[in-house]
Amino acid sequence: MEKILQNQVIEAIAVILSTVKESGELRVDTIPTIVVEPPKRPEWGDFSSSVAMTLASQVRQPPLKVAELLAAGLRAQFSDLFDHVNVVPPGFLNLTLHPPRWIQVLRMIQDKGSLYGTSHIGKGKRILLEFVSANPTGPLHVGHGRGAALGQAIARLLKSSGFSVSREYYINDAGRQLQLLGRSVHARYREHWGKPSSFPEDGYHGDYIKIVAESVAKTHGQTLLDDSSDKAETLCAQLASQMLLDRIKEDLATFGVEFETWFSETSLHTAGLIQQSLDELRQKRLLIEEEGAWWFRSSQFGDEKDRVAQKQDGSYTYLAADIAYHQQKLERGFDTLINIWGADHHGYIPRMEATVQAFGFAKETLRIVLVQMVSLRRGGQKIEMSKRAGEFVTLREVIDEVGPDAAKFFFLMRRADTHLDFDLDLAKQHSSDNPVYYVQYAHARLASLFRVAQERQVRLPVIQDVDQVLLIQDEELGLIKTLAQYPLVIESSALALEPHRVTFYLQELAAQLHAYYNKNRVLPSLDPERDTGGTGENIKFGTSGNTGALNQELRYESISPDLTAARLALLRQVQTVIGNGLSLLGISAPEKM
RNA sequence: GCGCCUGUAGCUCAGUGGAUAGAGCACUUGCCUCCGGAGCAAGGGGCCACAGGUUCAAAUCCUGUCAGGCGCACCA
Repeated sequence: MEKILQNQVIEAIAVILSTVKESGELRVDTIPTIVVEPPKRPEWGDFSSSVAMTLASQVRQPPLKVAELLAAGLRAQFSDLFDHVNVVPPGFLNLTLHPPRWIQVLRMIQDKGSLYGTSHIGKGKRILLEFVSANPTGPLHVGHGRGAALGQAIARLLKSSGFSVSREYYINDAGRQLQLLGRSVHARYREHWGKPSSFPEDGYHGDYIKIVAESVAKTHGQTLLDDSSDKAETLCAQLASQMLLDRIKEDLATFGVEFETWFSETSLHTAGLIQQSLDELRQKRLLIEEEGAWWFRSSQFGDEKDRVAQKQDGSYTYLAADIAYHQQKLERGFDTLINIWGADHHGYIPRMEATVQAFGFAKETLRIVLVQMVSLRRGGQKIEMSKRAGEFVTLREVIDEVGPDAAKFFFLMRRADTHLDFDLDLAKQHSSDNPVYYVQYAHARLASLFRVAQERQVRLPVIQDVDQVLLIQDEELGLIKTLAQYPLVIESSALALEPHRVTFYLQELAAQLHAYYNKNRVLPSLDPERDTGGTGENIKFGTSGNTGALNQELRYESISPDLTAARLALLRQVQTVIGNGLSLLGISAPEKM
């Protein structure tokens, strides 16, 4: 398999490094990781490396001298790869490839198609990705939506990087919150039948509770009025959580987010797994009794204090369930567990890290991605949400308003751990101000181009058949270099669990495409007169009009069949990359808009 | 009080220890006679919160200060 250019450059430097090491020209002990990246300014070359500077202190030579030595080696041994190699203070190695080298990027995209950007760096390692995991006590709100968008994007990123990913939703269907749900629904149920009720003070106030209660009234009539309130409330909790979970599943499905596994907390209880986990910790003396309660000794693993897992009354804390759940995950044979959590849960990180260590796994086995809050804006105004009063904007409402594509894109526009301002008006705007449309439009615009080409009987060539010289002009080369970055962007965002890098990349590529497309014709003109002039000929014409003062100079470029072919072939690869990137984010790449 | 996260252009935010810190929005000035203007070009705008330190090199790492957010339950 052909290697991407940047890695070819790294390898070239590595070869030179080991030659100078063996020849004794440089006294290198350990070869550092060679960092090669596109320089900030294009005039500095195609790639740049700071390796000489990192090496300088080790070999006790001035950086410039080290760089010169490496440059000489690269020029001598890799003249087929590099057009020229420059050394610049304070010790940068600036590398410029022979332009035709870049064409292999286009060939690779053409060959790999939708697989361009995939890799095997994951080596098939198994990852359990747990996300959303909202309690089935209400509909998903926008915050959950952000977690959902993030989770599905991370899952796709990891899969395309060669990891084996299983997506899981942990259902908190046991415990106090559910009890509270039952009591809330039961109270509304009694109200429905005109009976006195005591609505729990910290209960769920949202209107959806009434809807659930009415549905219970419909299916169960007045039968629950006679039961003991305990029994009735438990039944209400069960019915309500089932209904709400169904609703959650529906919302996620319309959002395009799927899970392999829905893991029920109750199943841990009924299978006795919590007891089992705690027993195991007891044996390891990591769970000890004090003041009648059982404490998990998380402080042994860096938590600031120990935590109660089993209360004085014998019941379990939520931590006990989480301990059992995470042990479960570990025992299912995953190499890495990733949890996506709301940022307000950050305080629990140390105790979960303690948990995995208590069961003999490295702390790094667990990776936690924290997601910060989303604040919605309409126009300039912030939309206030009060969780207390049960007034929050649901994910469903946002999807209905702006569509799933825009919602996902907006959720993925920022780093997960920073607050997100989500402008609803902007998200549904059909203009270049809206980044979703901007990127999707780039894809659709190209699709349209190819359609028109086909209508006009212009064939869409493959890279191998077009004139290379026409592909490596400055503007084309700029696009190609951006396309070449794509696999590296995917790799780094997968490893960092940061899909927003892909979002940024796509905006950049789309911008470059629009600029290119705006400036350069691709298809021949329908009016053959226009194509008879010489290349780049300037035609003057007056803007007829009342003022009549202004003369515009417009450049009409004559399009030869070869040029058309080259540009079509290039743009086809641009379209592929935009499509690949969007699909990684779970966003559609439309042919028409 | 302790812990975690965040302070970068007027606003919203990018920026795996590297060169002259970037993008979008907003603002100003322009661009449609042919492939989708749902687009493009140009311009102004910055003690990277502050102060020390590490380094050949700091927006980035360390320490402290200030400001904002969030956590600190035998609640989930």
